[in-house]
Amino acid sequence: MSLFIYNSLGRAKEKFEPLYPGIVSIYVCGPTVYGHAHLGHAKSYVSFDVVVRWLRHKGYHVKYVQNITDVGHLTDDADEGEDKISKQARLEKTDPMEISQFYTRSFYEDMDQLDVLRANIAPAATAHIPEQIALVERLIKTGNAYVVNGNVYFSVESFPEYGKLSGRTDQDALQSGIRVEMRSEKRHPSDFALWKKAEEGHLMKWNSPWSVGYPGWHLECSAMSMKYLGETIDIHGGGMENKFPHHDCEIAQSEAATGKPYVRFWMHNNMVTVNGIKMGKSLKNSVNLKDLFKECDPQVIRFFVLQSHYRSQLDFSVSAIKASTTGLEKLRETWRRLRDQKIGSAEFALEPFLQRFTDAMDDDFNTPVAIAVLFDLSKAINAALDRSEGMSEKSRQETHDFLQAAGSDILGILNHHEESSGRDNQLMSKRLDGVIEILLGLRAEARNNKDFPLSDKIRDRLLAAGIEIKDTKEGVSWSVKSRA
RNA sequence: GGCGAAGUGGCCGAGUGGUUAGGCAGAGGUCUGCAAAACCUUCUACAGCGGUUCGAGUCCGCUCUUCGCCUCCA
Repeated sequence: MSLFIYNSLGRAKEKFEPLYPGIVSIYVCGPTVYGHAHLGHAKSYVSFDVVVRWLRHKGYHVKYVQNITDVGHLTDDADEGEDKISKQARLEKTDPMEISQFYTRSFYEDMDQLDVLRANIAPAATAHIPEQIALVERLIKTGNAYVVNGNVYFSVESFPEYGKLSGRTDQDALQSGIRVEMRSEKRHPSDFALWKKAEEGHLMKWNSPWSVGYPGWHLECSAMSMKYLGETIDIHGGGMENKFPHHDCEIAQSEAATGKPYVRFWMHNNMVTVNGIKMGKSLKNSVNLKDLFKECDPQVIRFFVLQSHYRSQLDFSVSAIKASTTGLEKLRETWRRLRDQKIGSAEFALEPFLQRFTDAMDDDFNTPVAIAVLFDLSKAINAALDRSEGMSEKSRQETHDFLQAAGSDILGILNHHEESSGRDNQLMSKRLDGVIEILLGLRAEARNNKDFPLSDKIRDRLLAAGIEIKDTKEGVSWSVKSRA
């Protein structure tokens, strides 16, 4: 079966074929680095991480670009207001460069926790000012942009398809009666800034043919996408709230400049809500990832995100996270059990699960269904292992490999954090093994003597220390409990 | 007002015409010294009203409600 992707541009699922066979170019709008990442970032970047992982799994060579916005994103999209980075610098009494560096590092720390793989290229807007200026020059030349008082604006009337992504195509109708339009130097109220002249005291500014100033927010994505991926790319991803105006502006300025389609597949992920209300900075209900990670395992957050579809809203609550924690632990248990199990004789029919998993992922990255398949598989594996015939070595290996591929490599929800590598860790874990063996030996003695209060005490205290003991038919097993 | 999405069982969350989604929680059972884990069985659904159809959470219309964008936001 082939991969189908929901294309926001046609509002339908379309069969995906890359422009150049075997190679996929994908650009995802990155964060504006003026604050710590929140759960919304987690949903977005985990979702696209899985998109990239699945494409790679299918054998494509994926070139993944995700920008860092460190200039030009104003606190108001009507081309007024303050630069977000500058504002934060003012609030923190430091300079913009330190702000963007600090929060970029913070962003990657959190993404690493979530096992979000780094993009191949992570270009910063401030490092691509010449490219952005060149694009503006090109747009002036094609007659799509004009200069007023050192500012450069894109003329939406010069690009009749403006608004085709969001469905806002009648600019005059949109403008009439919304707000009292202040006298503006723009030719049309919907025109957007490509280059802004820096005001007195503005720190982030560069020389340009028009003024000492800075680029408009929408410009960076077009310039960097074209630079690293070409004038037409396969996939452009981002949050739904950026459809308009951000992505419509990108389309306008890119296609006006090149005369070619800018993006073949637009993918938009939905929002995170808290108690049914959108999470937003202004609402002061955003869930900071660093705070969240203190309370729960980042991998649970990843699992929680993937349990809903990327185009659905995801409602955050403590009880939902708790349910995910327990659910994920179930999969981990099977995963561990499969690894430690003694070899039996029965064959296991893996194929149907593999097929269902593939179908789910090929159907617009339906991770909730893919995860449901893993739960069904988990149940089947446990049932098989409970039987006296057990599972043959070949079957055990096959199922193990599949869980490794599906759960670990693709979804990234069954990882190997428990068996952290590194010499020190290995040494420590060897010592831990030894210590626990001693305790288990003492407990076994107690149980032989029917001294159950003592054996239960050992078990309870180990559990309190994060080590869980289970008495199985195969003997006593133990595992390191993840954080709740 | 314009553009768009959605209303599924106690909670989360899939499902675009006909067979059990799945997870969590609940109930009963098997196993166990007891637990834990696992397995088996099981109870709660498709906002409302019409329509199309042999048959509709699933298509159409209307009503109600919620959410997103149009202002910062992944």
